[in-house]
Amino acid sequence: MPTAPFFRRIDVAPAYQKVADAIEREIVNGRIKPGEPIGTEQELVQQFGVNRSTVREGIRVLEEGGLIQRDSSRRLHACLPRYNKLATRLSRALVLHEVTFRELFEASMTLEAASIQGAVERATDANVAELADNLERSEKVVADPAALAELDAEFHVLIAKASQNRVLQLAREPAAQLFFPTTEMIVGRIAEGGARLVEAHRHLLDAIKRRDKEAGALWTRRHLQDWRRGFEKIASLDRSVEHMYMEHAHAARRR
Amino acid sequence: MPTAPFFRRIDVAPAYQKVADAIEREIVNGRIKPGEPIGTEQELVQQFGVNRSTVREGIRVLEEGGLIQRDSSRRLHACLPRYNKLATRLSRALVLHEVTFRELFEASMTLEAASIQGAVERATDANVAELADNLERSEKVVADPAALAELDAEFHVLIAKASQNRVLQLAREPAAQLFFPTTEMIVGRIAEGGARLVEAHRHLLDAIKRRDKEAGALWTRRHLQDWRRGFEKIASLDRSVEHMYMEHAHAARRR
DNA sequence: ATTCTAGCTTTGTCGGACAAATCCAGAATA
DNA sequence: TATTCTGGATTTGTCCGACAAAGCTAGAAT
Repeated sequence: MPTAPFFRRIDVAPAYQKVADAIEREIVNGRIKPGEPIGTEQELVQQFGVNRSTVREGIRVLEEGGLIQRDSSRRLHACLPRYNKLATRLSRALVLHEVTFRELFEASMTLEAASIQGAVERATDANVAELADNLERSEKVVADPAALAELDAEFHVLIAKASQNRVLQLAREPAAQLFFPTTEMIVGRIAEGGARLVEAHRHLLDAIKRRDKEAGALWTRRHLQDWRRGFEKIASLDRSVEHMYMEHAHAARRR
Repeated sequence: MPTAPFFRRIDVAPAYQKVADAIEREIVNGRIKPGEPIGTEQELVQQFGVNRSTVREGIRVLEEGGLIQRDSSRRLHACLPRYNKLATRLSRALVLHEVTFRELFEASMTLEAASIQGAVERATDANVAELADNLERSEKVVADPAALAELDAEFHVLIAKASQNRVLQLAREPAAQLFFPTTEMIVGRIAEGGARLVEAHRHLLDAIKRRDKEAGALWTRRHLQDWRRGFEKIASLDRSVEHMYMEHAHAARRR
């Protein structure tokens, strides 16, 4: 017969985890504001009463989580996690789960449509200017798939930004990171691919300027359908996202 | 006059980062499959030729990134990053960026609608069964806001799962993690809140069974509008997501 | 006032150490 | 023979101390 349960489970989290949690709590609760210094490793050693190796393991956890960063002089600061850094983690997860382009396409269709919708409603003059600038640069490289693909990705990031909805901005990022690298391949394979892409962007910007939801939705659909048609010339939508995209994400993270 | 650039930039990433990158590459490239052991710290020390402290810092990075895990016996294994663990990171980021409930609501509206859409098109019998089970349990706790809120969150996760779209599943999670904790408060404050919630779920499940897109879209809107009305009785939609939600996410992560 | 320099600090890495938990294989037992 | 026990070997989590390289700082030199 088991004894009555006098004791509750005791916390046996390793020390480095407790260090990480403690610092995380201070940051998330706002007691340490983004940008503020965390202190040197030596100080943390003294405050927590653990060894420096232990502190350092805790620091790595927070660093990877994007909550703290080292500045130019390697000192620790709290910081706002950057979306695209986090999104890279997610993209990696999607790759490992071997999601298909069909899933990617469907999700992106929804997310991009919502972004445009938001942009049409709430884009500021500054947003429009950024988009216009991007469009102008795109027009100059219509014939250069690599450059155009990069600008295309940027264009859609700017649209998400113009939606003024950071949740949407974050939600679309992982899919976009996997989605847009294909653009380069596709633009080259479809007749007038570059021109069609730029034209779609032009209409999207125009829709935003005129706050015309209909046009925004229409050209989003067309733009993505173009992608889809192009993609299907290369491969089946049911192909899973390939490992090569990780190379891409990898390279991007280093920058 | 500067000399001709004979040399390219040399890589000065710290050793622990190189260790992490090296292991990550093997996993992402598929040379180490999820579930397979990574080896002991000692083995890694020998393979990389660095100190154990260095290896351990690298391990922390990968652990936090969700790429490796320790099993019950604390041995290291590669693993598929779990969505809700990653999503917790994102939720935390959203909190720190002080996103508003309006952003959360708008994004969720889009994402939940897309999930239902997908579920209506592609839900399997197993999905339907899970949803039916959830509904049944929900009906038993209509009067218990806390229990109902939890089941509501689960219901929507199940719907996303039924959409068979993992990108969508992942994209909706961060917003959902912040969105659904409010349900508990709201259900209590709106007349017949619990009953309305369960009714909406019933109609959603029904729409999925009948593969009726219209009904699915309609009841998603109603369901979320109910949330919105309830929320606005408590606070403005322009309130930023509060720090208290982190407590929630925090507690959940421990489980 | 500006530049230089020599120390002080901090980080990244290393080697070694030890207790606690876990694993494993051979011994003892039913 | 199958199961349980047990003691040693591994492995992890933590600690201590050390050192080179890079960054910072304050006083010296110009």
